[in-house]
Amino acid sequence: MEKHITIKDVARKAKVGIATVSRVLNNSQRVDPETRKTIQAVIRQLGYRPNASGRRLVKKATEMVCFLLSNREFMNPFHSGVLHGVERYLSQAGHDVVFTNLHYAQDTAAEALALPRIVNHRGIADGFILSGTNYPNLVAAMDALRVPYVLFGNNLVGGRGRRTDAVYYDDASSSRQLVERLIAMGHRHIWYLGDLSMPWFRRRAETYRQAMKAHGLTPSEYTEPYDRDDRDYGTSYGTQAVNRILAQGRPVTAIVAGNDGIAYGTWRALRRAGLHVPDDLSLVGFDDVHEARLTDPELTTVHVPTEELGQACARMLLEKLKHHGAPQKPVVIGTSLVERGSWGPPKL
Amino acid sequence: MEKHITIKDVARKAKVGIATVSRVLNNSQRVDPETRKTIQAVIRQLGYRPNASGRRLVKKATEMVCFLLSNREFMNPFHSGVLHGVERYLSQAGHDVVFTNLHYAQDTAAEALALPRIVNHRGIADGFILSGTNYPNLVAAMDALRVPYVLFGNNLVGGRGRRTDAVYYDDASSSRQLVERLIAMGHRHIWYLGDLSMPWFRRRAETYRQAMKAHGLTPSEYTEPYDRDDRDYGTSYGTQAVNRILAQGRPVTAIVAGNDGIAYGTWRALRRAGLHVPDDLSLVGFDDVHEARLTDPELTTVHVPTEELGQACARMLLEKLKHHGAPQKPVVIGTSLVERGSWGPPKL
DNA sequence: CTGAAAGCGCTTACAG
DNA sequence: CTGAAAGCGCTTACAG
Repeated sequence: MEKHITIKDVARKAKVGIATVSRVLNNSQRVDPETRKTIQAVIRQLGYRPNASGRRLVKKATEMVCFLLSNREFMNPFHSGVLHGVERYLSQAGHDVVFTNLHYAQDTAAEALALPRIVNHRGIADGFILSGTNYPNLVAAMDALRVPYVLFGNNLVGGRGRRTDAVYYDDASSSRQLVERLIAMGHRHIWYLGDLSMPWFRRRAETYRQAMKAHGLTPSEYTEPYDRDDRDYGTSYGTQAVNRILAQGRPVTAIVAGNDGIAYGTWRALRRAGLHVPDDLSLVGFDDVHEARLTDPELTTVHVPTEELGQACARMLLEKLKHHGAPQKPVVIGTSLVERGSWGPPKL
Repeated sequence: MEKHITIKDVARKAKVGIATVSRVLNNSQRVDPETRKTIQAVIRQLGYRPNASGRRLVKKATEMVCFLLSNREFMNPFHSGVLHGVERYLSQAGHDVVFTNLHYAQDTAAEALALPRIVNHRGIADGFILSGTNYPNLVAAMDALRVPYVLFGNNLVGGRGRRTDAVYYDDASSSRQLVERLIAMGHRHIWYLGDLSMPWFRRRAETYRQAMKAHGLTPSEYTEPYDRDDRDYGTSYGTQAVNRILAQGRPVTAIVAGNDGIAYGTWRALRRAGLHVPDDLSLVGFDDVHEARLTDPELTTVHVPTEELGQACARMLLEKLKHHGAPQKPVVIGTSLVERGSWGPPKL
């Protein structure tokens, strides 16, 4: 590749000063229409790409935001929805979004974290949206570097209560509704399936327990650790859980799966065992992603408005950036129960 | 947020020149161990983040590569695998990967394309890997700007033959094998399901036709246009196709689905119709993604080594970058037939 | 081993 | 409307 073309080359060829070229590049101030046209032609002809570094050194903002997905092997449908919402909101606001994967151990000291250039260096992205599964050490590292960020609060491990600069969805009320509806239908043997080490599963389990106890019922839980490398979003976990429960011959008329992937695996294992949903067993999931529509009948689940979550994160980040990093009040997004065909009264 | 901390602040506080700070930042040359320690302490204490723009203005490389996914609503499992391979290879080579979504119309003139800053500006990413569904106008625009890129060739619409700077997977031989194995099993009424406007579906359809004709059989195809906004990766397309075929009462003993999503939808529709795979009908997919393992029995399909594809793209791009943008010879990655339970001899 | 200085490619008052 | 010049925050010969 030849020498790179700079603003000087454009200026020389257009017989103007570099300041004028810069002005047409930025549509700033008035430039003689004729001159503008000439310059634009030269830019096109030369295939000139302005060097972002030069510009960013002067203007402090890059108008680029980074969506930082942590500790996820693959983009899953849930975070994919959040990212989509972020992109929608930000592009409409004139910002570009860039997505980066990050893997780190929760027990690495904050100072020892190997962070990518985009967070370690100023001037690449203006701010960050932390998604995926996050731990306090990353948050501490970001704080120490004073990197502006907003996080998706439900996935922060070890956080208690609601913190600033975070967007949450309310999983408690819908989870509770799910269980209470099952109880109201007459179910007594309701199982919960989901690993307790992940905060979202833990909260759902707690809500389940409370609802059960409130009605004088005994909780039954399958909470073996979830395989962190599990690329199938819980499917095999659900299958394994059901097989275990059925093998033990424990009574069960309804299953509350920690997420839709687990529910899918559950449904498949039941079907193989010759059990029909919802005639023999009721089954509900959580998240309302792709998998919820793959079962037959489709899954009753809790719809989490991922796009809205993304939009809220983006809005909050822009607000934070506008106010020089001032802490933003937490935002909570509601969820809703989506009633489909996978539940019904228990078999007598 | 206060004034930003620069290298000067660090130098002042550490009582050294900025050149020395720069040296410890870059581990370059020898620096007195004591001085180094002091400077590192100050850097940490101040929470100093070097400004990437300053550095990039001097050093031409950013060591950041952009994975540009075009015209896809959501990250699908296929491209997610490719991205994963790209990340693996590049991180091991000391580069960071950043992912960007791009949506554009195929009929927009190359010059009129609204490109994100990351491609329009020099100095953000060193090079690009084009994935998703791509059209000639984007390629032309990248060429005009002399942006270094490598593309995932199978998804380039309208490209004929193999071009330089592209990585391909060989779908023809495995597709043919699939059909020929079905024929060898005794199948005569084999259907192909898949939209012809997408190049990968088209190539699979052609291979299918050739194989059928080579054995004196008449091809039967369902090729209604695929809904481009289809977020379910073909599931509903497959369901609809099968329902249509069954409603018409056309003879069918085996179905070759354009991808695993379509195969999943096909399987579901068959199951609902009371037909069992593979006893009543054989079913095969393509891609070997998540969906291939969700059916019961699991799908016989063609494994496309997405990770390898990603790695090959990354390797090629680095090579291209090293040689100042010199065109790289195309690379073709093999695919393999994955025999699982979804096929067998036709019912008599 | 270390510092002063030039220079990377831009933008933006400032002066005209 | 336009250009010369300063300056953004770095890195890297160069000289010591």
